[in-house]
Amino acid sequence: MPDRSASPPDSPTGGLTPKAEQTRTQILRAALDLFRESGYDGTTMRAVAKAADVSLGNAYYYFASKEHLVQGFYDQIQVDHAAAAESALAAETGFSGRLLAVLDSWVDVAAPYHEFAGAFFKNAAEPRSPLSPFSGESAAAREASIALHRRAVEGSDVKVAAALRAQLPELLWLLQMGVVLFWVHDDSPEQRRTHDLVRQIVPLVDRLIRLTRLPGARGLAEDVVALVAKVRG
Amino acid sequence: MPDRSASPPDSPTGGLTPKAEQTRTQILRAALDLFRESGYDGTTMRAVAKAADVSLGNAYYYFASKEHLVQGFYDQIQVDHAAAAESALAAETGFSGRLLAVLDSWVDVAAPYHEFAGAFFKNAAEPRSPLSPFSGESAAAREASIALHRRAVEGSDVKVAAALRAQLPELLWLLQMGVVLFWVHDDSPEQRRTHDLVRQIVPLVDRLIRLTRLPGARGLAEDVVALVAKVRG
DNA sequence: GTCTATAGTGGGATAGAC
DNA sequence: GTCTATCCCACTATAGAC
Repeated sequence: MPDRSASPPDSPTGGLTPKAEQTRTQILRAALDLFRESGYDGTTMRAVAKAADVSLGNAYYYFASKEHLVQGFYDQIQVDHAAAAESALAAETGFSGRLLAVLDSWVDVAAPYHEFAGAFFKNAAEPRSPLSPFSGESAAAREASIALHRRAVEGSDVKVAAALRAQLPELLWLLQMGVVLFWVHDDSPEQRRTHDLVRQIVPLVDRLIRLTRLPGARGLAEDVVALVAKVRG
Repeated sequence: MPDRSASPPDSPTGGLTPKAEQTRTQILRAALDLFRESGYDGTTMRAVAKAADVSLGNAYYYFASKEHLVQGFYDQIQVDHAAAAESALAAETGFSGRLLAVLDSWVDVAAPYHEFAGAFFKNAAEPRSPLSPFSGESAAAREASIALHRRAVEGSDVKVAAALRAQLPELLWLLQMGVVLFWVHDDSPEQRRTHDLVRQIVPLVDRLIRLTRLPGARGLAEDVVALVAKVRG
């Protein structure tokens, strides 16, 4: 199989010449600015290229599609979330408090992008989109987010069935995806309803987890773990 | 404000002349055929118009956009699902069996459309899209689907906390939306993994519901009901 | 009110020269 | 690595036939 003659770099930091790195950054920054000003659909690749002072073809050399530009937004928000959650976690030792800290800080961090997020969310929801949170391209951001939940669990006093403990961070990440789904649909001022949802669902999750240690719920945790294992392929 | 000179009909059955009805159906059937053959992206509006033996402009007269053609798919699949679930339900009296019947029959009915379903799924995921399962435009289909789950519950022997019983059909519909979400991401042959998921999750749900009557789980059902009530407002 | 024909526009994406 | 030129197709516009 012959080498592709034009192989656009797909990693934000990996092995690029300084010049290429700079061009890439130029394009990305122009794109994010335009996205915030005009939304996703309102921003054309031509406008991005123009604002970044490169040709249209060059923009496509660095970003295989318009959707790929959004990956930059993901990287950004993930870093911000990690930082915000970190300081919120420092003050909490209870499991409920720590989970609340992680979920709530995400909603806070994402707030400025709420409008823009709604516009491109459909692209992220598409199964084969690189923007899908389940895609290979999103693996790094996904792992980082799961790691955050792992920190929340491990730093806490939660009593959880042993079998479930290893899977818990991933399950909590899934919960967070549910919160995100709700969030993009949330039109209330300052996403108050999402905050309410988080505040109500956290104690419920806490209660559910404790339940897995009840005699009558014996096996429930194992079933959930088996389900996740199977489902992950 | 002047009247639009051409106002395309947007209801599948509402007030159309017989001729118009026939043309609309022609276009829709051609579209669904092509979608199945060539997928969503692989089907152009020109091809749809040609296959339906109408002009491109006429296709747009009946369907405001390519996405609007997809509503026809929803209507179709919902009717098919109701029929398939009905006969599957007739043979089952246990709650697990009945829930399995409803979920599994959906996966069967939807199977032929799996490939192209992924391509337009993003439209359903978009918050303000009329194609969203939560939208006002989808209310009829949503209610029909919830009613199906209500039949599954009420015809069964399930013992469930009183407070939860009224909400249960809606919660099961949410579960089905989760299955759909998994299904569109499922690339395994004949969506075997989705079938596996359904087969594993049904007894788990059954167990969870029974759990709500346990002394230690007292209040859990009420919390869930309160959560749903809050979230819907 | 239903439909055709035709001629656009806009923008995502690509090819191939340099 | 960067450009210019081009393709393709969703979608629009319009003028008019029946």
